Amino acid sequence: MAVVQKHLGSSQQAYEVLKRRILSMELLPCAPLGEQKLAGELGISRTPIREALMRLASEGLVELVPNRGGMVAPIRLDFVSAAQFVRESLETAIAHEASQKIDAIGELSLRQTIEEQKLANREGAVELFYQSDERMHRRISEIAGRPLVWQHIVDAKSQMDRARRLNLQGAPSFDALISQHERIINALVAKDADEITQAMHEHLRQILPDMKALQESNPEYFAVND
Amino acid sequence: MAVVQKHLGSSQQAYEVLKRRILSMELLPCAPLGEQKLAGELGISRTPIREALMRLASEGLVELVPNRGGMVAPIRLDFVSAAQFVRESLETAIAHEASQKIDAIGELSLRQTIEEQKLANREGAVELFYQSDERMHRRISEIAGRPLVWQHIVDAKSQMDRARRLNLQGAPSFDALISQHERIINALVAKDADEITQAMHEHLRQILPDMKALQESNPEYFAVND
DNA sequence: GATTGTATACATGCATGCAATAATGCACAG
DNA sequence: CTGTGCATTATTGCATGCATGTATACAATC
Repeated sequence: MAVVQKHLGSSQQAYEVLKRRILSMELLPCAPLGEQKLAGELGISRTPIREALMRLASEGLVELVPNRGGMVAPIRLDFVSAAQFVRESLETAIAHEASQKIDAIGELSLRQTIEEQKLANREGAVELFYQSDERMHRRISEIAGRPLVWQHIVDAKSQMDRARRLNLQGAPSFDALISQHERIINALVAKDADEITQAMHEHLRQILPDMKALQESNPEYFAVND
Repeated sequence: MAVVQKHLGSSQQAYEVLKRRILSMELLPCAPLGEQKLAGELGISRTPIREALMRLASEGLVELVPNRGGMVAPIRLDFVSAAQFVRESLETAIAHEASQKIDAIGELSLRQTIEEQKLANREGAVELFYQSDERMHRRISEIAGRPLVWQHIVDAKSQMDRARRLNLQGAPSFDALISQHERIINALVAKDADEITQAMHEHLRQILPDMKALQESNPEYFAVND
């Protein structure tokens, strides 16, 4: 949930730093997270670290074993699959609402993100592409008048994001993604309900087939299947 | 005083107790939540209370003001609306999958929940009805093979649940809800995609119209609209 | 009488101490 | 050489102390 606060406490700061490092794969899955060590690195005491770790554990990004401490949660295929289902369901429903409300200004802002992505693609700027991609999807939620629903998507998405980042690093050509984005925007503008569903489906479901290959190339990041 | 189980941490206990009390409206919206007061009531120290409050705050059930402490989050109409959207989108998508996979055993278990609800209705057992309702929806997720997605629904739903509980207390006749449930189950068994969508729509969207009346009869539980 | 400045009281936010628990290393027996 | 039992060690989980920041009450002033 969107929390606005003026002065950032150490606890909040630790939470944000750790979450960013986990999602960016700077802290790799299964990396140990000792309270003492983290407290030393961040220059604060164990208490705010503990609070941050517990929040991250409730989001599924950290696994805590009682009396044994924590580690960055390994990627679980079944969690990723559930997150994908949530994302596709919500974003498809949002897209249908957005198509009913989109105006010229909304369309322009979406077309602009496409230009950003083409630029990032030409220059091989993975991080910029990633951010613009995110911005486009969020913008659609805003156009639909569902900004709060976007937060739910972000929460669900966090499991997928790490796998996605691995994937993007490997294949630095975003042509396919860009044309999928264009298809989505065109469908929105055309208010073509079936085409919206198909376009979102094609775009968001692409992650799943890559997952198996990803697990084989980086098995150390994945949990054993239960 | 809470009975502390040996193998469960105090922090987890505090979280569960507070969450249950908030969702059941035993702790009313806008009730103050002082750390030491709660620590005294639960017979533990402030640290695990703090951890519980922060987790609940990240779920939107508690509002924390820096240096001022916390209170039970007031019900926000825009949050409820977002939660309703999430729930309807996900449960409808789940229902479509469930209709492809349901077998005689699954149907039987759903019909059984209907019987539970009719019984609870006859006896005016609000709590039992509530639990059986929950069980039926969760069962559909299991039939669809999406038990993990149900967790996302539960998370989103928590905002709605308090309002819903207020509502159920006021109108202790569940005839309409039961017939809606029957319509959903029949649509699942018939594998009628349009009817599934319509039935879920009718059932899950019923909450929204009641919200306005609820806010007028209990304004003290709601946040002022931003 | 209303308003503002100040002092007090109180709650939070973080650091640290202490007990309990699980992992680790080592000795010793088989 | 290997497996088991014990002592050691390191880490978590919780309690508590101290500092910071806010609200409140009261008094002084306009």
